[in-house]
Amino acid sequence: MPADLRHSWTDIRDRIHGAILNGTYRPGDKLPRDEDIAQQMGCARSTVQRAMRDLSDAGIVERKRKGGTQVRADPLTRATLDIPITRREVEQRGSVYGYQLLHREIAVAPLSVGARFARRDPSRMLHVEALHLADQRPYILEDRWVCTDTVPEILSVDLSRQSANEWLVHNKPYSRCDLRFYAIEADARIARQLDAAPGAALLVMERTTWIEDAPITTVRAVTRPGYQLFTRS
Amino acid sequence: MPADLRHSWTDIRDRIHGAILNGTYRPGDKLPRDEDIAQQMGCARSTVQRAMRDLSDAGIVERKRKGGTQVRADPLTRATLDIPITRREVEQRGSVYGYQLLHREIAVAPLSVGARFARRDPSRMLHVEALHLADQRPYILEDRWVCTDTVPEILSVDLSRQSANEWLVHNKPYSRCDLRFYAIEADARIARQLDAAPGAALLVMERTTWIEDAPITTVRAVTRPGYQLFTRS
DNA sequence: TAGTGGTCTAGACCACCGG
DNA sequence: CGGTGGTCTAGACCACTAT
Repeated sequence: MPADLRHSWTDIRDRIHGAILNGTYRPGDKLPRDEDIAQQMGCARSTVQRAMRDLSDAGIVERKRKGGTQVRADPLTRATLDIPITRREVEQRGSVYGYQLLHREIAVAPLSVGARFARRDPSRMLHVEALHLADQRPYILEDRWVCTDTVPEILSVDLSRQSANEWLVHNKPYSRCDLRFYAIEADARIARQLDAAPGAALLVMERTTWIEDAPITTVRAVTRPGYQLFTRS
Repeated sequence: MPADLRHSWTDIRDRIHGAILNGTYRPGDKLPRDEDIAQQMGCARSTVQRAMRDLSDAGIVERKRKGGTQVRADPLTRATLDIPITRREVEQRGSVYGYQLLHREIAVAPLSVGARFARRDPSRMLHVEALHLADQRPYILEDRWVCTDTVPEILSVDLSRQSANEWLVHNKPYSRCDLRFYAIEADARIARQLDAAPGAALLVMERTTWIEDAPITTVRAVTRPGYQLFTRS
C-alpha cells in the first residue's frame, strides 16, 4: 500500500481531479479502470466509484460500461441554480415582502401557453397576474396559467392574500420542471407595473411544471431592472 | 419480506418521492429513519441511503445526522445548466460556427473587473474582445480579461485563429466558477457589433473562473437578440 | 462475448449534533 | 451521551457495450 493513507472518497476524488487539473490527463484521455485506481490508491473499488460519480455528475469525466472513464472531450460549464419562492428570496435579501393580485380570470389559454406544455388543444385555465414587492417596490411581475384539470383546488384559494406561487409549492409538488431565461424590453404596461423605464431591458424567467405528464402551471416572471441571477456557490 | 420486490435504489427513491408527491409527507414533515424504511421496503440500508442522497441532491429533502430526514420546509426549484463552449453550442444548433477577434491588448483591468475576482489591487491583464458567429451572423459578443500571472501561456496563443474560450477550456481547467445572468440594453457599439437594434434587450452571461484561488479569467458574454437559456432536461 | 462500470448487500465504524 | 445519517469495505452479481 502506498504511503499516502488518505482514503476518503473526497480525497480520492480530489486526487483524480488534481491529475486532470495539472494536465496528467487531458480532455479526451482515458483514465485507468476503477479497480486499478483502487489498488493504486489503496482503497476499495466502491470508494473510487463514489469519487468518480461525483466527477461524472460535475460533468468532468464521462463513464461508460466497457468503455471505461475518460476526461470529457468537450469540457462544459455545469452549474446549479437554486430558485426559492419569491417571498423567501425577498426576505433573504433582508427586505420586506409584499404581494398584490392584479388580475384573475378563467380563460382559454393562448396557443403560446399551450405550447409550453407541448399541447395543441387549447383549454380553459386559471389566469393570474400578480406583483411581488420588496420594501414596497415592485420586484417581480408574474403572469401565470394554472391547469384547472390537474389542480381544481386552486379555484377555491383566495389568491388576493396568498400568491399562487406559494400555494402551489406547498400543496402541489411537481415531478418535472422546465426553465428558460431570456431578456425582454419593457412595454408600456410592464414598465408601469414594475416602475421601470419603457424599453428597459428585463430578465425573464419562464417556468413550466408537470406532475407525471399532467400539466400544473406555467409562469412568466418578469424581474425588475437590474435583477441578477446567480449560481449556487 | 413484503410482497413488493422492487429493490433498486431508483425504485426506492421513486416510492419515497411518490409519498411526498401524493401528500403522505408534506413540507417540513419528518420521514422515518433509513433503517426503518429499509426494513419496510425490504432492502439494505445503503440502498435507502443511495435513494435519499438523490432526493437530497435534488433539494427535495434535507438530512441531518441525529436530526433525521425531513421534506424541505421551503421548497425550491433546483435546476442544472450546461453551458458548452460556444463553438459547440452553435454546431449543435446545426449552424456553421465562425469567430472573429475584434480587439487584443495588455491593459490594467478596471476596478469592476477586479471586483469579479474579489481583488482590490488592479493589475495588468490580457484584454480580448471577440465575436462568435452562427451562419455568418453575430451570435455572442465576448469581452474577456485573462490573468497573465496565472496563465502566462495565453500571451503566445494566436487568438485570431482560436478563441480564448476554446484555448482555455482545453488547456486550463478551472476548479471554481461563478456565473451570473442579467439583461442589458444594447448601446450603439454593441448594437452594431451584434447587428441588433440600439436599445434591444440582450441576455448577458458573466463567468469568472479560478484555479485554487488563483484567478484565471472573467468574461462578459452578450448574446444576440432572442437568445434563450434552457435548463438541462 | 468479455470487460467495464453500476448496483446491492451485510456489517462495521465514524461524525455530527440534539436532547 | 445516544441516535442518526455518512462512509468504507469485501464480495457478489448485473447491465451495458466495445470489440
